[in-house]
Amino acid sequence: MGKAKEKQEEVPYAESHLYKIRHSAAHVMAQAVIEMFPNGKVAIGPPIEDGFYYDFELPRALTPDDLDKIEKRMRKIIKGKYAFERQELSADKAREVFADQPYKIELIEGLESGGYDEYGEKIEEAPVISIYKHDTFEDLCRGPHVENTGEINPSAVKLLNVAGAYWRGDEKNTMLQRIYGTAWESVEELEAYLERLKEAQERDHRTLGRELDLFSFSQDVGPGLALWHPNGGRIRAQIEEYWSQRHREGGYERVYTPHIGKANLWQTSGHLNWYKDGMYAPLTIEEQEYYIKPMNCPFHIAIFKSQMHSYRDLPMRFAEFGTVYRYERSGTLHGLMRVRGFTQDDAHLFCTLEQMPEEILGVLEFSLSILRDFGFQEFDIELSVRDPKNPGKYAGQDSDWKMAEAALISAIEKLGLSYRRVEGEAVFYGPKIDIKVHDALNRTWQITTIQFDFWLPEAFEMEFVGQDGEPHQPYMVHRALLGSMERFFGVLIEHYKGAFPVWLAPVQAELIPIADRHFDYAYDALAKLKAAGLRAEVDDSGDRMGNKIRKAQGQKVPYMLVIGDREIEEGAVSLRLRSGEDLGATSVDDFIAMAQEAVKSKAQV
RNA sequence: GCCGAUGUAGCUCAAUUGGCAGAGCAACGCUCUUGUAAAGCGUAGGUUAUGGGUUCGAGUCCCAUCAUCGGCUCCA
Repeated sequence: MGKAKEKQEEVPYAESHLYKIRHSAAHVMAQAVIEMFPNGKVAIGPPIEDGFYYDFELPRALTPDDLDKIEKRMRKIIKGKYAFERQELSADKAREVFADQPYKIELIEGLESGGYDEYGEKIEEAPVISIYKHDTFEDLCRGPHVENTGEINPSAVKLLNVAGAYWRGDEKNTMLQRIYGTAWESVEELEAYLERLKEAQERDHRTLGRELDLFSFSQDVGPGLALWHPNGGRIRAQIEEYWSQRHREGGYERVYTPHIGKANLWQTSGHLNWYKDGMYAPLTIEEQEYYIKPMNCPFHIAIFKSQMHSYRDLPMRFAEFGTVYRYERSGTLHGLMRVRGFTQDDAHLFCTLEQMPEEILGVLEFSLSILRDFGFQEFDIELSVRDPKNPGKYAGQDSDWKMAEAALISAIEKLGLSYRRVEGEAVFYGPKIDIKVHDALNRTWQITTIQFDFWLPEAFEMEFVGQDGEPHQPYMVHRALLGSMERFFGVLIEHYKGAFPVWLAPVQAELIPIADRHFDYAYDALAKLKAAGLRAEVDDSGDRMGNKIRKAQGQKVPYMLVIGDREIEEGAVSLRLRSGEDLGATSVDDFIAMAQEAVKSKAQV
């Protein structure tokens, strides 16, 4: 993976040969589709990470059978070695060529007048309009392409699935049919990619969640509302315990707040103005309206405001596992990754302007340190700032924004990290840093968010008394470190493929007596393990040893302790790891020491 | 929410053109007392997601609803 990255840095993907192959494969696919549906309309078809797609408007829905046919036809076209011919032409001429292709006409208008590209993004100056033609298919396209279709490896192309996609990604527009495909230089690369997809599927937290009995959803309870089972609960309790300890050490105070609050609170906070779509309908209690909380901040602010504060009290750091409920559209729910009720490991920092840089540095360092303990080593850091073209849509003073951005950058740089600056991605109330982690398959997941807030301190008229005896407004930072417990758990499951490190494993050791006469010894050993703080159980089912091992392997238990006549005679247990390694006889005490060390060091196994 | 697909036992899946809902695993019971990834035999388990409709007859065809899956949009 590291190598691939280096290679990418040498030649940017958009200029690589593979990019051209995929772009060309998209054209070939479009030709095959249009041959099948001569009146079909084509939209756009770019290369993407690992493949390509093309969007169509067709008279009927495509079936998997259609994909097979299209794929077969593509191979024939490829073998025809048709040259890709580029031609530049005027907008008027282009309109003639694509007279019966409304989406292309719209693209041409964009290119000509406003200077918008096919993704609807503004481009500086109106570009030259070009078309690429191969065999019978011609497409409005800036290229580049391979010389001829023969450069595409027909055995390294595969169509994957059909999906709906809005024209230009806007839900007000027509829904088109998108065909996703993948293309590589060699069959081996294609197979490796398909293997990667399979690997991702095997790690799917929804499947593992059922197999390991971690969590479920119930039709009776409702969609997007997760039920944590005892095994998932054990892991979560472990995470929360560790988190609590780190936060105590890190100078956070633990707070607890209710799940609902009066309408007025949400009016003041601004949520009813700009977050109403994400909130559930109000409850009426004694003629007062209450809302279920979509965020915890107003409550933490209420705690802050419950008394006068001196500058000497600052910084103050309030942390809470705050359970929030947000309306998510039904089609967006996805296992634990996207739910309607979730618990944020939320915290709010209140401080003076002078304290701000140190607070930011502290919270960033703190976050990375905790994420590393969960086995994440690589991070993408994104700095989201204002859209310079649209300064009107943000709260706060210009100077605040500059100060905040400088504080964020300085913290990132002090830690020697690289980051990506994203304009226009800031929340309206302030800039933010997001941390994405890379998992075991090198996929990235948004986890941590650290957000400045210039709005709430003002909206709630927060104050502290400064050294000068005058009231001042504190600065405020929101931060969710693990993000949501649900999503974080989902990511952990996929990262570890369900094989949690010893400190998190729901069952750390499975005691496996070979025959009934070994049960009592096993129960004695179990008592010792439990007394030592380990999570263990005895498999006293009627199964044979082989099946007991198989079951424990399936549950991904890190240690299996086999007990038979020999072990009892030696006062030992026979230690098997879930890797399959047989470490042989070990005394119970030695095993306890070893397991405790693995827990303490959070050993990644 | 939108486009498309799917929904049969706890799980994985069968069931010919519309013609008696079935298997493996899991569960439970009995026998065996076992040496590093599946012992044998037996028992039980279902209003085929839900509600309507067509039909002599519906798991199968039609309509609606719900949920899930692949995407789009949105996001912790």
